Amino acid sequence: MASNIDETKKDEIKTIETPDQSCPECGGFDVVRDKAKGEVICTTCGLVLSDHRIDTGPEWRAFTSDERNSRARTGAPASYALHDKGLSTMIDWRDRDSKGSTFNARQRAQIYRLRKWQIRTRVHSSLDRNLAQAMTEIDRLSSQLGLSHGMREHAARMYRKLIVGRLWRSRSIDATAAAAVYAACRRRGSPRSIEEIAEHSRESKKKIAAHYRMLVTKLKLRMPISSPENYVSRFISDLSLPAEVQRITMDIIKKAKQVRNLVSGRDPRGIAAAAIYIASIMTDNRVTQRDISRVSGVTEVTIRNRYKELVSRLELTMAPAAI
DNA sequence: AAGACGAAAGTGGTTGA
DNA sequence: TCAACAACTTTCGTCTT
Repeated sequence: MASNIDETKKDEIKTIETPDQSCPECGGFDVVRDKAKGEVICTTCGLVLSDHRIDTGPEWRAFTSDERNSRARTGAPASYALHDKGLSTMIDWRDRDSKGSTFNARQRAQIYRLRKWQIRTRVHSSLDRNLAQAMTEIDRLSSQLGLSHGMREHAARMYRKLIVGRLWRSRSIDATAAAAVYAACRRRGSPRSIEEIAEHSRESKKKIAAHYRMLVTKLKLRMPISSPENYVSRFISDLSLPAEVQRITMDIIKKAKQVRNLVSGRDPRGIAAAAIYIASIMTDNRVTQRDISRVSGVTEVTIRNRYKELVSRLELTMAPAAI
């Protein structure tokens, strides 16, 4: 089967894995997992099957808790997304030793003291309290945005670096967590806009943006400028457009980037939206500006402006027959 | 009637003095 | 800190399909 996916896309999916499934849309078997973005994509029709389908659960099944206990070979994996990386030791509350016999009075008193101090030290340093709260927030945001596990870990790692490195004092935990999530998305080339993140956060878009800027400075990150291409596959799939449209959209964006002052300084979502609009007309898969506006989060007016610029500066012919 | 178009006024962020 | 500025939004009337 001839693959419709273009060359640049092929390069991106070097980390291909072939999940054991066919595409429910077109029935094709060219379903690949783009590990970097955590997306599973059908390369025939462009359908994004799922944004977050990494299953970290056990490969076995258990029907009773006894069965579960006997089959589990490890505890939970160490994770940056837990405040103590999931590695803390717990002192059991039962006053029994490993053989199950009860302690004498002296041992009981000792265990009581140990337990007390363990609890006091565990989540009690301000640093740990901060991390505990932040990790919960990062986790909450990520699951609401449908981000992959890798994305959460990435956000968590950046947050941890800020806090542990003492680069970050007395700032909003929620806003910083949101900023870390935003940064993780951008660094992994699967951008969500700040608006999307702010929608699920308690903090305002403005505050998240400010925290994001500080985060970038403090961690001395080199941020890839979010480029229109990164939004295309998501928008195309939200609009249920065929892969053909995606290919042409990418071509248009590629050409547009070579023209001065056409892409830079503009909202990449607007460029992506306009390019999709043009491609949809060229291939006779027309969608309305309103629909594109809805999935892309920019207004129809902006789509119109970008689209007029693109058509005139790139000298595109819009008739469907032209392709 | 829905969609596309465009003018005009308003908004929020960036930049440079 | 403030004004100038570009990009973008909101709103609304008009044209096209």
